[in-house]
Amino acid sequence: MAAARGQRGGERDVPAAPGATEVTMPIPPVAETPMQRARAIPEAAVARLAVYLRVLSGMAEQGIGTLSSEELAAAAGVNSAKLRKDLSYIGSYGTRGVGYEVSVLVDQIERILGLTRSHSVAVVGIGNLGHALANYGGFPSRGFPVAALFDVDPDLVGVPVGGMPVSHIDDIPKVCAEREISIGVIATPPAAAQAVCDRLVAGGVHSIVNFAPVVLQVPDHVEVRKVDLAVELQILSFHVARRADSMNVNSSALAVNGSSVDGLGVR
Amino acid sequence: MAAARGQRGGERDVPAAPGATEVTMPIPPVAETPMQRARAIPEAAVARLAVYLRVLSGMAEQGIGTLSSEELAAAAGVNSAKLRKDLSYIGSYGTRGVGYEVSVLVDQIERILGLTRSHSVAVVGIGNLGHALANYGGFPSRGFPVAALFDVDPDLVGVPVGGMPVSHIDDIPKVCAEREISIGVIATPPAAAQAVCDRLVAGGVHSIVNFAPVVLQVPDHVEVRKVDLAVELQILSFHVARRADSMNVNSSALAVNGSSVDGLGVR
DNA sequence: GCGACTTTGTGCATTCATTCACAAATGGCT
DNA sequence: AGCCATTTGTGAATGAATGCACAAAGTCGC
Repeated sequence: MAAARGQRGGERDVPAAPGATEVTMPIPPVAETPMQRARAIPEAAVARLAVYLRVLSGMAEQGIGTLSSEELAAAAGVNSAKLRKDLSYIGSYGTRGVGYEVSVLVDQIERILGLTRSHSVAVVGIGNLGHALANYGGFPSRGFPVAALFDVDPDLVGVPVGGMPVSHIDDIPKVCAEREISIGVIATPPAAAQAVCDRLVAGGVHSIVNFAPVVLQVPDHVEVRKVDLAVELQILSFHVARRADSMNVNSSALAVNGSSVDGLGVR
Repeated sequence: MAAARGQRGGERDVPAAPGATEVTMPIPPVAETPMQRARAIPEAAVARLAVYLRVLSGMAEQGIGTLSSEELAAAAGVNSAKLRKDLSYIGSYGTRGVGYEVSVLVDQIERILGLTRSHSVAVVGIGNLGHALANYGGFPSRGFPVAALFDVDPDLVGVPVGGMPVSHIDDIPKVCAEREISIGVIATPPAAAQAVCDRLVAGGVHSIVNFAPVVLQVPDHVEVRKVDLAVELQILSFHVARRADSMNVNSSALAVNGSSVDGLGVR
């Protein structure tokens, strides 16, 4: 999924550290885990909630006040049952026979995703991609202010990019701690990524988005999401190849059941 | 993330060829599909194979000739059982007691992913991100030559970027068809994405990577993979929030029960 | 050629995710 | 008030992905 997606798009593992809040109830009588942190929302659902949120924001701008699960699902490219289940994880905010109120859903999803408070972002590696990210107008929606930029190149240090001066990567730990960076974005060449990652972690960053094509090694309490163009292309390549193969096979009299080889909701 | 898969072939994962292993087929129901190669390989595994491939390439460059599933798994950030299962989908190329030969795995994974032939890529939207993509040295590994660039801006049309002149988006269908583009990369502002997507499809493109924060509507035979920074950030935000919440909640055993307005929990 | 040791490949149990399908609500109409 | 047409919310069924644990298959030393 990636993964997302998911990636799934991206694909993530490592649910989180074990210990901590896990109250392992050996013999749950009849009552379900009562005070336990209410149902964890499935990882896959969280990713989709972010998508619903964007679609809903667009709806709001168009002045749409209410919609049904069917409509929202179509706009988000998922089926309506899945959408309703996803929404049910965050509570029960619909009206039977009517649908959902856009503004209510927006508020609730924002609350669940923790978007009610802002998360400072640091971008490391101010090359082509880094530039693109630094200038990403107000950064994806608001709520994620770019509060630091880093690069190795001494000529870049001090130069403002998108209104923020670039610092040297050696200062990552110090600057991140000072500015309370909560998310680090790695946009460096692969060779530098792990070192940069280590410095971010040293600076107290617990969440990282990695654009560099390398597998980062991080301590358990740090969460990494990778965005990897090469992988995306190769996945597409795989499907192209498979499609071609199955056609050849088909032509050789092996009429496999089902007509089109393609699946459903490609979104 | 999740892209469509459709393949509904002969379920059972028959080892196929060698040693005619006991056919655990108690009931002789529907005819099996003796497909040559296309063994259904799980979507999630495909994504990881691409990662293994990259790690293996690195290994090869370092002169490593052989390694165990344990070693490769560690380098790829997955557990070894999963890695072995993933590899088993593409065949049986390891040697028990020894491990895998790097070059063999590289070849086999490339074959499965369809990397033995090249796939021409078109990048649409030559802004910051588009520039970054167009210059992405030889594009992710080889095998994905950038064969076309597009933008709306008349001032950009004709200008070479990364050695390739930019064409106008109105020419997408024509140019894509001519140059046999097989993968389209959308790096435009969200408002333009759907129109661009439609043109790509009109040009015969069946695979698309979408960097624009919109849900694309495409016909069934087109596969879209989305790369969405905003979603990634929001997923991280969710986990940060949840982490913080679970700490607070523990201290105050507040009823999660209630109607639906429980403060922190989720649900 | 034999036994000790290593590592693969996979059946099975488990967990996570998707989809179905229907009772429970709700608004509108008569 | 009562009925009808809608649409939600969710148990239960189905399907996909993960991880365990172990037999099978191989190497190495003697």
